[in-house]
Amino acid sequence: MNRHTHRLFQYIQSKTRLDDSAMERIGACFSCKKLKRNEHLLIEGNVCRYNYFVNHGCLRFYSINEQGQELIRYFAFEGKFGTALSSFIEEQPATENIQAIEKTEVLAIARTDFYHLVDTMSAMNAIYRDVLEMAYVTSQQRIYDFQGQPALERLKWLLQYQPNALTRLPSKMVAAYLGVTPYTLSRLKAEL
Amino acid sequence: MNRHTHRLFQYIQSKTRLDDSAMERIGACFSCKKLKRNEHLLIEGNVCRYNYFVNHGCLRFYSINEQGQELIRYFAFEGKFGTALSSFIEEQPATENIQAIEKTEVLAIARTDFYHLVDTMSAMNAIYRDVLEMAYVTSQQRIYDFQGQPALERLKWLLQYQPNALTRLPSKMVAAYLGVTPYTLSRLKAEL
DNA sequence: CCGAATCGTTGCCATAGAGCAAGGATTTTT
DNA sequence: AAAAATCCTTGCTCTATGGCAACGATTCGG
Repeated sequence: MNRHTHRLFQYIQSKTRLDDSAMERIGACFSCKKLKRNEHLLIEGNVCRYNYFVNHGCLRFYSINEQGQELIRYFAFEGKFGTALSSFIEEQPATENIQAIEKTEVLAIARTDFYHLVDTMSAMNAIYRDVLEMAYVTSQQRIYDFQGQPALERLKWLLQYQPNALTRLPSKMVAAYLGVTPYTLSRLKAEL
Repeated sequence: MNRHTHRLFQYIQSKTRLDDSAMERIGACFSCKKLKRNEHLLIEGNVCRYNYFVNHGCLRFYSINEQGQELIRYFAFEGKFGTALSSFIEEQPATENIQAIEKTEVLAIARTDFYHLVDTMSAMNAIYRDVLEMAYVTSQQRIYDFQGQPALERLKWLLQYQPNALTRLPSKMVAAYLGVTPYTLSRLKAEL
């Protein structure tokens, strides 16, 4: 029995209507996992076998480039899904890491269960399609919004679209997300 | 009757197996459209009603920011799909433009037909899912690859992953894709 | 609750890239 | 083929951002 699916069910109900037995069936596929601050869910080189739904807390998805720089592509706050998608899909070693920034609780669903739900429940199929479409659109929009914009503009963008980020996250992570050094970010914040 | 679906069928066969009648049914949904160099398929502010498959030639997907700068997020060469996805999905005015860079031929499928195929043919459902997953992964990878990289590194990245781009496209468009000015790109090419 | 570690800020200097202007090359139009 | 338009290159200058060092503030672990 799993008493942690409240927020997940809410998420699903917001996208579609499902009866209790269907919800039951979905809920049964997820297991709850608690993470301490800074604990890793995935380390580069391992296969990412789960898709995660954040109950509370926050995950960051980051990689380290050849210069040793940490780059963050995505923060998953509560109510969001996240996984190292290419690794999850192809069952290949991941090239990125997933880490809890705060004390975090996630619901995890294994790859097989996930695709089984998507392939057998049309509501889940629709939800997954929707999630992918939105994720892609958001991602392309971020490319437009960041391209050729000076760092101050990117910071304002973040302030507008993810105000959470600036209050809840350590500055160095915001910097790694914006693609500036912590020095520069610090100076820019003074200009706001 | 439509004799322009060769490359599209090839694309579909490479992802799944379908019998002739299914292919027929798919092909019937697409209409062929020829474009002159520089001709627009979509202008910002209009709803993007089609998903496009490029038979030959090349499309660019671009927007213009507040500073009047052109930003390119995607080049669709032959054998690729492309659309202004958020506009296509939600039937809202697009915030980007689609333009043929060379003389180009595309196959267009209307929104209703497209989602009808996706919802009624499981093979098309799987293909669309696959396309979205790949598109998202590629997009996130591009974010990682560009973030905090100097312009010369981004140019090398393009050279490696889309060598077409540098040979077939005018420099100013490569610059708009890389997020540098044409001046800078010109100087960087000298350093290669 | 204290010492150690990490993090954020700021002065200073170094560097990458922007932007203007002008000249040459290439392409398009007539 | 000539004229017009566009595009690419390059010198010069200027600005935004990077990077080091030092210091103060905050957080963490015992």
